[in-house]
Amino acid sequence: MCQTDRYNGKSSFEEWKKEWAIEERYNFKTTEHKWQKIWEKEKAYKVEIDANKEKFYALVEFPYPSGAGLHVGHPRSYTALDVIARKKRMEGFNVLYPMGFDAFGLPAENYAVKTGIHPAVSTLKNIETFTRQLKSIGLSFDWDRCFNTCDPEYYKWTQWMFLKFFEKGLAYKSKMAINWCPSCKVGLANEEVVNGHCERCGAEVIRKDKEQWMLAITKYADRLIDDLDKVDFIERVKSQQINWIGRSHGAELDFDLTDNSGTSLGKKLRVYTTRPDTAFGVTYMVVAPEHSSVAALMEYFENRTEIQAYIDETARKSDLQRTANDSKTGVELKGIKAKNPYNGQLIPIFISDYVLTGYGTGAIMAVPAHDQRDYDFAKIFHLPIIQVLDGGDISEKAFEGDGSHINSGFLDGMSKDDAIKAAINYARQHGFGDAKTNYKLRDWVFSRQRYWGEPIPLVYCEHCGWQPIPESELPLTLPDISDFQPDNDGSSPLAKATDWVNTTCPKCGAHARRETDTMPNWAGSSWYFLRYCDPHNDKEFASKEALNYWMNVDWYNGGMEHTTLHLLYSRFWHKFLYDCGYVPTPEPYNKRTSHGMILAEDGEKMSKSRGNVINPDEVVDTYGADAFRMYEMFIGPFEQTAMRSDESLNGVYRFIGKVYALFTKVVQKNLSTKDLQMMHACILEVSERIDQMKFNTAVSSLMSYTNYLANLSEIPEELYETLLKLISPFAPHLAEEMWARLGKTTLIVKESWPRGDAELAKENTVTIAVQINGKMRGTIEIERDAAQDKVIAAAKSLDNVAKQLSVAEPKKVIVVPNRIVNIVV
RNA sequence: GCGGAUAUGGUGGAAUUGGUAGACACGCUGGAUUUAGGUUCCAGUGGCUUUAGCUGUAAGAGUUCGAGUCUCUUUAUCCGCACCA
Repeated sequence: MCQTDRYNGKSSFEEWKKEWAIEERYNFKTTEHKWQKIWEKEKAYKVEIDANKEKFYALVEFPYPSGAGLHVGHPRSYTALDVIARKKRMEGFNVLYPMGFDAFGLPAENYAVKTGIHPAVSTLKNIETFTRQLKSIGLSFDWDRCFNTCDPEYYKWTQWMFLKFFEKGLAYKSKMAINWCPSCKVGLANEEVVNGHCERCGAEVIRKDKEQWMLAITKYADRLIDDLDKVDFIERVKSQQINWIGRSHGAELDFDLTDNSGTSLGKKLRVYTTRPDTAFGVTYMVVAPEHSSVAALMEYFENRTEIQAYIDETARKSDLQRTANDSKTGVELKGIKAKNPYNGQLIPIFISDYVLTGYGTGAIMAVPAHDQRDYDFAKIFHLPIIQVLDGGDISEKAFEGDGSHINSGFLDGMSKDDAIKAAINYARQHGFGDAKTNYKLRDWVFSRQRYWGEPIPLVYCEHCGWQPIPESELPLTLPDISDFQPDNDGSSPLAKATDWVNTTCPKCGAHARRETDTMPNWAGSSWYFLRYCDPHNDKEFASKEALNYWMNVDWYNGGMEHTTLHLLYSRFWHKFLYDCGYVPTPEPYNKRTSHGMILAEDGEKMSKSRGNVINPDEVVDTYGADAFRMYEMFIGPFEQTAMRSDESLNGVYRFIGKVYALFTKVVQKNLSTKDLQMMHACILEVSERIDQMKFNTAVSSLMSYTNYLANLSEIPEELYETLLKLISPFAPHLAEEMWARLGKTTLIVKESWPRGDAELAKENTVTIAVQINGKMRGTIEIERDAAQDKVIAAAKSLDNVAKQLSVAEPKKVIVVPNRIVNIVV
């Protein structure tokens, strides 16, 4: 290491000493800047595969480099895993802690539409800002592994993987009603629609029929649920994913269609139900207005005009209007009936928009006695309500609880589970149905009508259909265009680049057109953690060796908002690669945690429109990176929402100044028993609390320990060294500086983590609380692990206790060693 | 409605997992240093009350020698999903 860097430009330690002898306060600005430069020069955080060392892969979600710069939310997550990464590094692990940029996306494109500045230009500029900001916080990323997803060297592999999906038939084009944002002029995945509004711009989402590329994530639905057992994800992430996938077990049953007299039309209506056991309570059926059999059966209906009017009305409604509807509407399909296959009863059929076309079969059997929605509908249309489960009172509302079956023929007397089995068996034996599992999860809409995304590497040939471009032609780079405005008709801006669009078919050589839709911004982030393992590889997305060594991600932290988006998508993507044999493990992340949001001081969400956004640069500038880092960790429990406050920022700022000031009292001196005890207790506490992500209490341990040191007239060097090591994950600049001032020539970030000794951490004397009937009456000081009768004797000799015992006989004495004596009288 | 969480001083939050509630910090009060403000340092700080005591962890009940912690009931707040049959 170049010594003049360490010594603030001075040639020797002695020279430098003169400089800091006159400083009273900690100059965080020059100090932090100095060490950031030294770390960078020394490549202090660079990692390579090392078969002799155990690896640890810590990952945080890489940011989208928006024009606004780093948000205060980012550092909370990044610092947390930085603390963990730094500690693991000091514990001897080979730590991979990488950072990159998720650089494709709508904001850059919208900005381009507004200003004419090419997304590639603004994105690179933003990446520069982000990089500078991230470095200013002193995060220990291995910057040599940094990449961004809009780099052709990267998206070459995103395209390559898409071709694999295509090859295996998991990428398919389908014309379907998709979520369309009229403001962004782009199709959205279900996961991107929030309460009927576009997740990004807030405009109301409408339905639009479009040809879209889809990825068959539903094929992985079961494994995406079941494999959650193999990983250590926090509960709310697991349950949210399970909820989103929405697996339900039930049955599909066919109901014969008849005319009014009961003569079969030779057609069937299939329903999905989770409760086939309630079939004897079915009093009518409902099909979604868009259901294909409604149009197909039109000739049989007596009230066609009325039916058509309802269908048209439904089509005009957005999803939001449809679900906002409190009271149920619908129209009976007059002229036909359905025959209940369980009891032969003829029942009416309705269309109603409370039945969704996209779930199950788009048709239901209604059991108004035991389903509130059916009950509401039945009341409005004066339909019979037949109770088939014993219990409850159905005069006011549906009974949705459990009860044994009544009015149910062969199911009478059975419990729920038995009756479901029996009902399905009956359907199977009589050939009108079978068990069926359904999911709320839909396939992933993978096309976007945008410019700033990965081009989909397929061409359409009149003769050969959709053809993949040869792998040798990857990456298929984005053409340079100047008009980024999407069309109202829903075609991508890329359609205007006619030179690029027109090409030849790789199979037959005839004229062909390229796909002009691009991939969604979730594409690049679906596998980026694999690329970090081997980011400069131009032969493969990552070598087998690198993947075998580094994967899995040991600890992944990120926002809850990505639970049903990025996290689900990337697990799916990874499983697909696993099935193809490209990655060694079926799940990418061993452990997933999630940080709480940071709210503004008024408890509101921080947002540009509210004008309460805080720029991390300002905080770093006023308080320094270390104070900012420690503040982010001290603000509250990591997984909970926290409120920003300048006061507590002041608190940690003072703390850092205190640690700095202690330096003048450091001397060469042996440790007292008390010193040893305090030191080891602190080591144990901080170590344990970092591992458990209890960063706020880890910091308070450091503060308590520092207070102990502050009360000593002379501080033995070992105590101070230990403090520096323990504080280094939180405040690496300060730790590095003081380490150097102790005359050390190594980097503290490469030092080893102190080992705590639980025996030494124990105090020699303990304070034991003395209670009478569970009420505190005083405390006694006694040596640790003292004999029971000695403790009891000491307790009884307390004035307060003796007074009470003079009037009452002790019935029982409970002694908890080193903790409490409770005398029951 | 379903799923997940949370509830402790003026504030953010601790509590070795059933054993001295309020660690650590912020704020506040008083004092010292300072020309003053800020900084820094010392003391105090849950409530009520006369030293001694009583009371206190959203509300109510229960288990226990002992409950912030366990069980049941209720309430409030936050987050996610939501006509998913």
